[in-house]
Amino acid sequence: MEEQIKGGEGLSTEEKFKEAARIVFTKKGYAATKTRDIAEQAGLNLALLNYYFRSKERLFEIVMIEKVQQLFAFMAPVLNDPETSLYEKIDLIPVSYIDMLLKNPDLPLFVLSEIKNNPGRFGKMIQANGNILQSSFVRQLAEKKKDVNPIQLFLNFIGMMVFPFIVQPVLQAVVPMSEGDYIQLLEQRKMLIPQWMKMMLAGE
Amino acid sequence: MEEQIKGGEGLSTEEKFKEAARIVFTKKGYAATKTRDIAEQAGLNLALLNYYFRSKERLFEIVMIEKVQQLFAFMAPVLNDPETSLYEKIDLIPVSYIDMLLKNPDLPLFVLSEIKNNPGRFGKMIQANGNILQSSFVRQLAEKKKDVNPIQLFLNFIGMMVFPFIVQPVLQAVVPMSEGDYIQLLEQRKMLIPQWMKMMLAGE
DNA sequence: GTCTATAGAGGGATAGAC
DNA sequence: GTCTATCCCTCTATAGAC
Repeated sequence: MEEQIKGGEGLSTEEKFKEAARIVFTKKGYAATKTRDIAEQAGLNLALLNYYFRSKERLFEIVMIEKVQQLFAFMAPVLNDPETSLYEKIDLIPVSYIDMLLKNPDLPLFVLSEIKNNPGRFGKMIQANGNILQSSFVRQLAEKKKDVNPIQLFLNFIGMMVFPFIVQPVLQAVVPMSEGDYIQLLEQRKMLIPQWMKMMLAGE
Repeated sequence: MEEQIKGGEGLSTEEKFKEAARIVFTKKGYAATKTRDIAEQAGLNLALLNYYFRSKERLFEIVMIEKVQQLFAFMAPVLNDPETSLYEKIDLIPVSYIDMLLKNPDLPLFVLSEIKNNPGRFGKMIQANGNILQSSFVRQLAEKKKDVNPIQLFLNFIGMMVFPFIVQPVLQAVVPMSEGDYIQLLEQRKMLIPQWMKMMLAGE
């Protein structure tokens, strides 16, 4: 019975601030973001930001927890599922993960930059997602390819999905590419990454 | 006969500021860097920074030009050399590029973040390195593997070298790893990346 | 060229009316 | 809960003595 479903777009004031903060923080990073930017993006009064969240810092932390979850925990259930085979994981993950990243293209660079600026603080958030070394996926990698450190292959797998988003601005400066071309490139990767991974696992 | 070779460490005052700016900007990014940080890092008076460089913005631009060159132009001569074969390029580049990144681990995340924050401004710097699409390397890729967009393979090649540096803080939070283990991982990649690239080029 | 002192703007946060 | 007004500190940049 609270005010959760009122206001211009059916969002509570608090939720409007959070949504604005997600947009502005993700786009500009913590240091370059002004609380006035967030209030303006939300269409709300600046003083209300402190009323609801007490400080820029605390609002940022709320957003970061969400974003770290989104980036890291998204694929955790699949990686840890002992029921699916290695190849099933390799086939399935790129489709859903690239789709998620297409909807959140700024997410990886934002999260990785902020973690670098404050490793101690956000390192714990990542560890909360369970030990990747003991995940089903990494164990299956080690079993399948005994002569290569599974971390190496894991890095390649994640990197092939994430790296194109990190270099997007550079790629579009270097290679004349429309927005559609870029999306097409990413869509192709959903099929190509599983193929490449299988080649790396089969290689002599 | 100027003062180029004087001062505590044989550097001119101007060069001390530049060196300090390289360190602080690269570590914290433009927005989070304070001119006081740079002056302190340089062991010099703050007012001198403006005397020599007029503004934080202009000092930053000087550093950025260097860093963009370092990240992008470093491999351009090899990529464009029509004398070396595709496989020679694939064998040689990871060794020197990973060595360079080991000496400048913060470089990729710094440059890519700042470009994202200001694509228009720094896009021109990148384009100055010549059209990668017409480079010898990309033409050789297209020739060798006609059924895959060479940009896809180029992205993999660069990503396999650069991505580990971008996720370093995350990797060390997720996987208990000493500094030595991490360097060992990167050293192995010098050999592994050429192998992986050849598998991707050979695959049916 | 190098310093101290300070101007001046920006931005996070709060007081207090409604 | 929401607003206006404003505090106050931080940070960039400059003035002016040496």
